[in-house]
Amino acid sequence: MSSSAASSAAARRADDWRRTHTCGELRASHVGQRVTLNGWVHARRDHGGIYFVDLRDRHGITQVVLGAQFSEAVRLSSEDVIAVTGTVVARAPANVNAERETGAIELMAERLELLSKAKTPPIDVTASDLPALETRLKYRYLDLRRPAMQKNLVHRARFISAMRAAFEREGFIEVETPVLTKATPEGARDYLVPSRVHPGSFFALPQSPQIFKQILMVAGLDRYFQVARCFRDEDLRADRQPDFTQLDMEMSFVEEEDVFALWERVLVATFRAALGVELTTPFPRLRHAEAMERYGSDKPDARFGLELRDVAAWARKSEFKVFHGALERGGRVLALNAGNVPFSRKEVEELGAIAALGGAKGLAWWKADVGGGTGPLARFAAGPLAAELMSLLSAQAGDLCLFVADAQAVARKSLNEVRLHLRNKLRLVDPKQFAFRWVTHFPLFTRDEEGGRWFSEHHPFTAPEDWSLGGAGADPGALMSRSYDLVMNGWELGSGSIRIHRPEVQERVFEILGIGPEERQEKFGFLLEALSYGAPPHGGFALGLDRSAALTAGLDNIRDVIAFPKTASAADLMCQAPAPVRPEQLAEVHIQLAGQALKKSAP
RNA sequence: GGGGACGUAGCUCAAUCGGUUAGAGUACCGGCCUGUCACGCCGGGGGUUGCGGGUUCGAGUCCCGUCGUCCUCGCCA
Repeated sequence: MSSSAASSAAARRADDWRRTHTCGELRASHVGQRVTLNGWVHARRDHGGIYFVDLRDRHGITQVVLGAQFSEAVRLSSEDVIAVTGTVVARAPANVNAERETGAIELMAERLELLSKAKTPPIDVTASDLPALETRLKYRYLDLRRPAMQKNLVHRARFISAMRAAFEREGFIEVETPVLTKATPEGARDYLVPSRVHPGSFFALPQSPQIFKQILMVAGLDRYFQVARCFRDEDLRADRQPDFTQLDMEMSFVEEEDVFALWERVLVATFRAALGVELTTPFPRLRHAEAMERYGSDKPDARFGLELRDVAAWARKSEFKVFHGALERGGRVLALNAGNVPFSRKEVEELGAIAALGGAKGLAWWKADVGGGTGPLARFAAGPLAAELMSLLSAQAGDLCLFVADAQAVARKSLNEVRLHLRNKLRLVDPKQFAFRWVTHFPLFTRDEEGGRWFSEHHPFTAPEDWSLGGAGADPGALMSRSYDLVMNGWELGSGSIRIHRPEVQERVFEILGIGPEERQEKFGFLLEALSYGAPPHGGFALGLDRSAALTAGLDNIRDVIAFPKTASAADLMCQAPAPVRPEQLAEVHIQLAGQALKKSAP
């Protein structure tokens, strides 16, 4: 914008307040030019007789110098919006600000116009320390003025833009799918929207465009993608918002390796364009069972070792009753070697509290040594047992080894917590390293805790490894799925699967899930019918863009890459959503409040 | 729904064991200052200690309830 505006500068009226340049672009090469800048008053320095203003816009900060003739300048306050016309001048060498890109020059003001007055802001845009998140969310427009937040949003935009370009190069067609759609029976809670035209009926907001994208494959679109907003009415976390964004895609006539290779090309291109980072492909693949066994997690941080080891065989030989008890109850004895860490007794005991997060009742520790070592486990590691345990855990003398004996799920989860805690405490990882892993071979179904009905581990449209589903009477729990996750540095970045394209297989899966013929017809009749008109084998994937943008920006909370995020109770503090509505509005959509809702609604 | 942490000036925080008129920095307002860039100096205003109740001679501080924020477990196909 600046070049064309500047070139027409000769034609400008003298009182034209509109900018000729941004606040980030003036350099020594502009010295002598008459320019106009628009922006916010970032900081002021009044020296009586001479007055400095740091003028800020998204592009940068330029120092404006106002002479004694600008008596009105002293009434400027932070965050006022002004227009300044003047001449770009070189600073004396002693006055150059090397910290700032525009620091070699300054704008000698000749004309000053106040475009908009600002009240004293509740957020100091210039400060390095942050106000409470509550304040930041309420005055989000001020929070977003902070250069750090603008950097985050620009980063997100570049990341998505690069990814979109990559998909277009790969021949993918961007298709929008409805936001007002139909409730799904499984998975997360749906956000519902009442229908005015159809009394008593409701739309649901999509948890993902899953069914639509499969139908686009049936329709022959071949390669679809979309930057898709998804909605799930579940409780929030630092990495979870109720409305979030995915790069959603689907492709026809493919198997797993085609999807992996495509995404590896897309991610290589995206990281190169948006971050200047060269990723190494192919990303290592990890079976779900192996991930759980080595890391105790299905989304491992593979940037460091400290892997879990099974020490059951050793435990049986030892005299430690706690270990024996766990094994007798069908549990596991798992361990990890933290290495030679200089932990105090107190620090070691703190690890027990970390392990408890995963449900472990205790965390046994042992400072390894062939002579028997030290710690609570030392007296059970006498003689040859010490050397044997050291060998099992690849331990050197002095290494701290940690043990959990419990049910498999508890032992894994607890040691995973310990492992991640050690990562942070010992700074074991490089935040700039991106360790991608494809996690494959998930079970197709899992059972609820009571051992009652089966649930899809991924979703009910996921293809089984064996199209026959093991035949009649087979154990659903033994079936393998063709779903996959992409994990990076301990975060699940996305997931996908090869889908079921045969209606009879889809029917059988619904049957196992306990979705009867009537419900099947009502909820998915259209999908089953679509599959019956010639469906190509297809599969796809969806990448969480909020998480991806946050991780690549080095942030651990996705709110910092979302312009208008919600609080932990799913509220928008700026616009005060959700909010009660007028009774007439409710009547229009055939809704009557009851119970608690009635008490809390507007008067 | 459960657990933990927090809520004091516009903002960030302090306030000993329950005890004088709740302080500081910053921001804001007024004054001074011609080379600052976290400018500096002088002065000033600013408080329902989230809200409600209780204990006490006395509550920012202790107790109960409630609202809000964050993290987390459950939950999130």
